[in-house]
Amino acid sequence: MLNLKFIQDNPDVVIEKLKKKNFDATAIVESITELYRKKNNLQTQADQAKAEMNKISKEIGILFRGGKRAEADAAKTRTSELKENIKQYDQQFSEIEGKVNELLVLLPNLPHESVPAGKGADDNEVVKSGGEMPQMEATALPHWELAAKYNLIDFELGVKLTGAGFPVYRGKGARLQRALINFFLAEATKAGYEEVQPPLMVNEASGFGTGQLPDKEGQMYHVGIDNLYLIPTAEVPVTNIYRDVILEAKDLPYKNTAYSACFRREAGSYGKDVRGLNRLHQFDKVEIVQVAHPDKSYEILEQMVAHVEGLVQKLELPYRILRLCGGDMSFTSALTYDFEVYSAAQGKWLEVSSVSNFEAFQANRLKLRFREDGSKKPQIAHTLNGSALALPRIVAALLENNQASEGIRIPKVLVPYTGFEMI
RNA sequence: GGAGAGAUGGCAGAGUGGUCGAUUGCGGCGGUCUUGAAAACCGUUGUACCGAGAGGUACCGGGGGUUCGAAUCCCUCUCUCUCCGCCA
Repeated sequence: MLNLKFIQDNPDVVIEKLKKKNFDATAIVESITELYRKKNNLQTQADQAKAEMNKISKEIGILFRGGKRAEADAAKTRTSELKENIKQYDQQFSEIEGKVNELLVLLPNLPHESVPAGKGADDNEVVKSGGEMPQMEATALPHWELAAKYNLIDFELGVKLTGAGFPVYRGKGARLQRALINFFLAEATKAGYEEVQPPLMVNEASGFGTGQLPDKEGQMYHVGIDNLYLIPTAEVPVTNIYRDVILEAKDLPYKNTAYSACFRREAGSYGKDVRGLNRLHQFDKVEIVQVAHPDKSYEILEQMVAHVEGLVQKLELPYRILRLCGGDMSFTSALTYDFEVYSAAQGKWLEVSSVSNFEAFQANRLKLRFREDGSKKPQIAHTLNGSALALPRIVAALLENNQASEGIRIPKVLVPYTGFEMI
């Protein structure tokens, strides 16, 4: 959520910057600025009326205690009109405030200056590539066939138990999952992130805080009987740790990492790139989250990108880093880097991480603030997060890229975690 | 699932209709004292909005009501805790 005062003071900046996200904010911004003015006028009037009312009430109290009942009763007659006015002011005020809030949540975050213009995935900017592209035999198998051949993942069994997109990992497949989770958590811990194990369901307030609600409601599984949502990413519970808190500037940044299962309905995305592990309803992910000082958040974003890059390098996967264009960025992000690894048998780049700076957008919703040393007024902090990493597509690339006639090779760095070198 | 209790400032915990935005203690910050620290003592210490400022308004879980006036009374919702039952 953008800052209301900022919109009021810089309506043109908001409209101009959002063009890069292919979002025409003109009508919304104009409505907001107009309502804002009305709101302030109403507040001034209401406050004045309330001040007078308070004064009279106090006087009546004093009269009563002094035993001057008649004078007190006389004073009461003046209050009924005031009371009616206050009621009307308050009613109009909350009506307008409600409208402003409805409009505010419609505005996406402003993109950072470095965000390239563009409509979609084709316009993303490749900022870096690394790793060696594997040479594949023509007989190379896609991961879903390898998974079946070595009995690593049973997609059909998942369909029986739950439905499409809920695979069952077994044997060395399950061990590989656990090894990756432990490896990613160990690396994050080494990098100074405190590990947390969050709930896998969140309430509405948390969903709103990080921006999933109200606009992406359809992407989350909803447990209606208790009105809870299955988390689409650990970002939601972990970032919400800091909802409604005021931190000390000297304690920034706060760094957390969490492993969690992630649940996504993926409504409307059937039929494309959904084979095997490419797109699932439930998957595992290790997430990193930071709460940062606004002056430091872009520096920290680069550090987080470097951390993720270290992971794909250690896994010996060919990768590239993209700076997302305005049209491909999420609603909440100011700047996003995506990581893709090359899955050789499919001949496809697969997104395995998304690292974003949300600046004050989430923090504003979360009321996540910090106080500068010696300063009285709290200010809004910045939040960032990134996948480090999402498992399924990493597994897909590992299986495909490392296949050989004698089996599938496990990257050296993972062997202490898997306990085996080959599948 | 059954029964009961409760929700007040960073925390603990008073306050049951009127100078209560809220006693007090702890914690935090500033100071006195000290070579330094501790102790002791003194002071200070919520957030948001409106306003150039002076200042004003709102907030005692959420919403509504009674009243000139509500943290305090009434209604309602949510949440938390305790005990019993069930159970990893």
